Amino acid sequence: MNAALVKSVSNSQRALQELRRRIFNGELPAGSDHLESELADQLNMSRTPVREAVLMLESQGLLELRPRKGVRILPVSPEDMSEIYDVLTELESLAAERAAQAGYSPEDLSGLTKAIDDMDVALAQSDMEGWATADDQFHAELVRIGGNSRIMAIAAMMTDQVRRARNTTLYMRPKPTKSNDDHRDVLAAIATGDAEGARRIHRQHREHAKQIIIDLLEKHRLRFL
Amino acid sequence: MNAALVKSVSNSQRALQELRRRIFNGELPAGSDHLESELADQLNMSRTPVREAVLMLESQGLLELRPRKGVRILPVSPEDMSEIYDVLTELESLAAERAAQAGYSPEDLSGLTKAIDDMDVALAQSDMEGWATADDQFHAELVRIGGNSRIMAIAAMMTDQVRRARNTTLYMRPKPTKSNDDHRDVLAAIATGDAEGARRIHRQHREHAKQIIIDLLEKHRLRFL
DNA sequence: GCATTTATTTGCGTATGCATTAAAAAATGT
DNA sequence: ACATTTTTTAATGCATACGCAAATAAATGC
Repeated sequence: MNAALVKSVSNSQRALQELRRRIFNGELPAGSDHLESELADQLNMSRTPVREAVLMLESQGLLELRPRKGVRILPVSPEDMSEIYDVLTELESLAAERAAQAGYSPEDLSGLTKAIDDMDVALAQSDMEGWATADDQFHAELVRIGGNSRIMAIAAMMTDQVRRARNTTLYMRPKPTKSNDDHRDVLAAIATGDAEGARRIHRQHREHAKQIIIDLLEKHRLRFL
Repeated sequence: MNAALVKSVSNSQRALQELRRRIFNGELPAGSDHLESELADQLNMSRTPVREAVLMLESQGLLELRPRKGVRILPVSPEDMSEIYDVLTELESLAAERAAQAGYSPEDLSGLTKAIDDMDVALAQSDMEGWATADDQFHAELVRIGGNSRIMAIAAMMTDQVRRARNTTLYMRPKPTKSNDDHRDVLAAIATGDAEGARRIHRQHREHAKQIIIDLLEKHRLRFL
């Protein structure tokens, strides 16, 4: 079987992944409109799988279907950012508390440790994309060991929604050195089984991060991203 | 124009609504499998709109697509209930806090008042369905005045997922007289702007409700609903 | 009999075509 | 010129068709 011709995943899956990619990297900019047939042409497939992908993306809050106007890539306003960070604050704080209650061993927490180390390395090189990736990894891992699959899914969705906005503000802000101190404190609380502390510290961390990014948007008059 | 022939909503919308209805009322029981073509026949339409509806329902956690086995109506286990109530506890508590901070007038809070009254009336008549509807209404309204549209959407989704399980346990438990006392306390805290109190009281209310239903499932050996 | 291969069935993923109807463009009246 | 009606255009929602692959049944070998 010719590997180049292997069709391992369905077209609707490919459409989903590819459209997500194009939304995140700005090839499909916030606020832009696109006809289903146009997207289908670009992705070299028929409208059917594209339509399915687009419906999924709508339910994930990344775009909006406007019949006869095309699909609109949803911009993210400061108000949206505020909503999303509030949701993440609540749910991740619970995850931190539950992780602390779970009595994990240091090996169980190696995912968090690794993410923290990666952030240090990236920060030392001023590699902000790398830092952002490791930061995402920390939060995703925290939520994972929190043990609630629904919180995992919701947090992933919220993170997707702010991804573009987060990336564009990455180089606007001062180096987030404080951030990893917070992460280390959260990890310590989890490792020692301090559930109340893990919750409280992580909440403060998220509330602080929210304030920073909201201020940044305000300062730069960014009404949507 | 003949009213009987008016086709006001799309078939995929009808499919979505009708499938939801059948899932909630047990016509499509938890754990059952159904082919797309079978559902299409039942709903008198082609596979296309049914498939779209089914994809939406999958993303809402009500069913699961298992290629060549049909769509499976997802059962809800006690672990699922626990996850869902945890999410609702966190997000509704924030909504209560925000509602208290918003400085609403008594008229603004009439939706909550109405729901509480409706619950009293229903409870006096032992009308458990009516009580459940009003209880849903209270929680939906609380989240609405909390002012976070994403929390609204998530809470609605979570409520949908536990709807069947909640309904089947409705008549198993003692009359929830305590519940409305909690609601009144939450309302009072919101009305007086006691944000910390609103959050704390509502959290306790939800944690208590979770414990009751989990115990009930345990006691009746209900592994999934 | 039981395991393994081959044949058959059938559900799904996708392409395609078409009716509907909203939007845009053109025509008409004032 | 501007508003209003009529015509045209075209994007969508949906039905339909079909090939592929997975599941099942039948056939073959041991």
